[in-house]
Amino acid sequence: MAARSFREHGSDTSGIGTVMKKVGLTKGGFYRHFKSKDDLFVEAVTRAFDEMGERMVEIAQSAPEGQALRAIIERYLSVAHANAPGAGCVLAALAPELARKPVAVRRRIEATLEAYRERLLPFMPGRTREEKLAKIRVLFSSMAGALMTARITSDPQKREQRLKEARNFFIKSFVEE
Amino acid sequence: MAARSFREHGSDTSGIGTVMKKVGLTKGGFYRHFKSKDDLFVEAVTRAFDEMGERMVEIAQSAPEGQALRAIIERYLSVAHANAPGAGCVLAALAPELARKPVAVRRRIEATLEAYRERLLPFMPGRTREEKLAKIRVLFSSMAGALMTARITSDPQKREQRLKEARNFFIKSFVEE
DNA sequence: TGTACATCAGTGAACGCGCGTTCACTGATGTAC
DNA sequence: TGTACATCAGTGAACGCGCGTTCACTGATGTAC
Repeated sequence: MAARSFREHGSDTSGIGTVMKKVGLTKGGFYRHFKSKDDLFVEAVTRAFDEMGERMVEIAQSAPEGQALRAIIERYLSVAHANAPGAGCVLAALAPELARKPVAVRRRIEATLEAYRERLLPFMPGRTREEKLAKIRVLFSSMAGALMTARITSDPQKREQRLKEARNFFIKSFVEE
Repeated sequence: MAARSFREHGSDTSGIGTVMKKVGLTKGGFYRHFKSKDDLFVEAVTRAFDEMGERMVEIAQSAPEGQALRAIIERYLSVAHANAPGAGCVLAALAPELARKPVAVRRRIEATLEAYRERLLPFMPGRTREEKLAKIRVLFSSMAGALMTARITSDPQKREQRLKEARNFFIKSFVEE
């Protein structure tokens, strides 16, 4: 609930009052559940990464033999994902805001990010664990950039075009290596 | 001035009052110069892209023969750039916020982005103009994602490591093709 | 050269508003005897 | 089974604060004659 609101409007524009109202409560009750707004932020981000990880694993597992990574890339850079930031990747919706958070907050988010990458490990090519992890880091941070930029493009046809360019590039670079 | 503040703190957290104070004026005078905060935002973003474009062209031109693109990538994904968001790439500092702006605002920003890409055209490989443009789009949006993600990483050594991974990947993909 | 007037950048107070956080409280629930 | 008490999620009003925007105003500057 909060996770969706943060991704859609940014964390500074999603007030505690609004979030609590959506849940059906008044804002005074908020501090029974969270220590601060940043605390809620971290929990929301963590939950969103968990859900995203789950969805990605499902997509990979239901793809034809040897097509897992391709399926992940195609889904990540799909028009559907670009048009639904509130239900999509946290990195693509909030990365610069994450970078501006205090170190204590960032560290908790880093841990979440690492858990997320861990889940995707089995679907990456590479000989060693470290090699796979490095590829995940580059692939997912880069795809997030491509997705964000496509979201700026207002014309739907151009947006789809930009996503397609990106899909082609990442599939060529990571799948058909 | 405003451009720096937006990139450092986000546009929602940089108030007109603060920005005007830095310029040495009171906030009341703001509306002699801009129609609204979004108007300032667009102008600041435009200026920041112009400066960034200029710097990139300089780097490319002062690089050894045939090393222009490599020099651009290395500078973009440098530790210095990662540690100075206020003076760096707008895309890497504000992309999700740009995507959330109303269409009218976004369109003006898109025009600025296109002018920026135009300046970098001469340094891209590719046979046709359209081929070069497509490469710029993918390269710069992806690098922005990699840079943003590196900025989340709190440990300086890890951050440098992430940037290095990204530099290697983009140089391999776009320079040594 | 001197005066009258128009322009307009900048001031500072005010507007209504929503923010994150605190706190004394209510009232339903569960536990102890 | 019935009573007394503790717990604690949730309420609603209040706190100080900064926001974007408006507006009547000041006062320096430039232009016209």
